[in-house]
Amino acid sequence: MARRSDHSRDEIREMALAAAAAIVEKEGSRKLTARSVAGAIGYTVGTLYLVFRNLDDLVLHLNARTLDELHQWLQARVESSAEPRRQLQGLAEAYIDYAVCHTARWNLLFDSVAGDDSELPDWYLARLGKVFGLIESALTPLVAQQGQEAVVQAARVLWASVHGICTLKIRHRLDLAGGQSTGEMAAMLIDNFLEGFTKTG
Amino acid sequence: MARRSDHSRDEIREMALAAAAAIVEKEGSRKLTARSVAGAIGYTVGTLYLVFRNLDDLVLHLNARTLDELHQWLQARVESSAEPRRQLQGLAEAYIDYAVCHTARWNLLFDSVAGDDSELPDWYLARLGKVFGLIESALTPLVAQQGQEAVVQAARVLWASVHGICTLKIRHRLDLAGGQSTGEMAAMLIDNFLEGFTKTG
DNA sequence: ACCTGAACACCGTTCAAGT
DNA sequence: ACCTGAACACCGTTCAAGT
Repeated sequence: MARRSDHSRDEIREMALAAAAAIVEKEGSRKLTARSVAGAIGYTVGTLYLVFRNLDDLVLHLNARTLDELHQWLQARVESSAEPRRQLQGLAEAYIDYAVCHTARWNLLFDSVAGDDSELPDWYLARLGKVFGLIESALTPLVAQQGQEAVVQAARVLWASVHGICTLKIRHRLDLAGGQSTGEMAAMLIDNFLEGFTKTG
Repeated sequence: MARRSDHSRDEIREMALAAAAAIVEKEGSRKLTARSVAGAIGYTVGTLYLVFRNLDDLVLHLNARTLDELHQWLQARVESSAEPRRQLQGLAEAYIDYAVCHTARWNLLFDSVAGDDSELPDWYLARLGKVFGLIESALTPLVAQQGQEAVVQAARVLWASVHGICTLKIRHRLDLAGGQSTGEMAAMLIDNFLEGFTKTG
C-alpha cells in the first residue's frame, strides 16, 4: 500500500468535492461523512485530512462551489434586457428555484456549522459578494440617483429578505393556514420595498 | 439497578429539556447528544428513548420551548402603547436581540435537521403562529382597511424578511464591505415596505 | 513522499436482562 | 414496570508504520 501517486493533491481535492456534492444531492447532508467521501473516491479517510483541514473545511469548499453554481444559475436565468423590476423578480424566482431544485446543497450553504462566531475567509466572502453583485446591478438603474451606498444597502436588505422568505418556506416554517406561494411573497416584498425606496429616498 | 421511579415520565421529559437547553446555551448545539443530556439528568441513554422518539424529537420539543420563550421575550419588549410603526421596529429589534443573546438556541430553531421534506407537527406550527400573531397585531392598524388577508400576508412577508436579515447577519453571510447594522437594515426594510404597502394596496 | 489502516474517543439507537 | 448497560453500527480525527 501507500505511495500510489495516482492523483495529484489538486486532483484528489477535485474528486472529493465532486463526490461530496453528489452525496449531498442524492443522499442528503447527513450522509456526508469523511468515510463516505473517501470511499467514493477510492481513498481512505486519512487521505482526506491530507487535503482538507477537517470536514468543516471540506464543507466550506463545497459551499463555495455551490455559490459559484448559484451565481451561474442566476446569471443564466435573468434577462438583462428586461426592465429592472422584472429583473429583480426574475432573480428572486431563480433564487427560490435553485433552493427548490437543490434543497440539500442550498441548506448546507446556510446551516450553522463551522465556528458560529468565527468569520468566513475572504475567498468565501468574495463569492457571496458576486451573488450580491447581481442584485446590485439590477437595482442600480432604479436607485442610482440616491448614490452607490444606497444601492448597496438596498441590495442587501432586499436580498436578505428574499432569502428569509425562501429559507422559511423550504424549512416549513411558513406552513401556517392560508399561505401565499414563495413567488407571491417575494413579489409582494420587492414591489412594496421598491415603491417605498424609490419614492422616499 | 432499574425501577427507580424517582421521577415520573413527565418529570424526566422536563428535566431532559431543561438540561438540553442549558447544554446548547453553554456549550453549543454540537455538544447536545443523547449521552450528554442523559448524564446531566442522572439517567442513562436508554431512558431518553423511553420519553422521546429520538434525538430529533427531543430537539423539536426544545425548539418549541424556545419559541415560547421567544414569544414571551417579544411580548415583554414591545410597548403596546407605541404607534404601530414603532411597535414593528421594536419587535424587529427584540427579535434580533434574542438571536444575538441566545445564538445557539436560535440557530437550532432554524437548522435543517429533522426530515427536510416532512411537515412539522401541528402543536409546533401553533407556536410559530403565536409569534406571527404578534406581528399581525402590530400591523393591523396600518393595513386593516385592506382586509384581514392582507394583514396576514404582509405580516408573513415582513417577518420572513426580518428573519432573513437576522439569520444572514448572525451566520456571517453579510460580512462584506460597508455593511449597515442589522437594526438599520430592519428599519430600512420595514419603513420602505410599509411605505409601499400602505400607499398602493 | 504518499497513503494506509488501525486506534481513540466519541456518536444514535436498540433491547435483553436485571430489580 | 422501569431502567440499565452493553452492544451494534457508525462518527471525526490522528498518526505510526508501510512502500
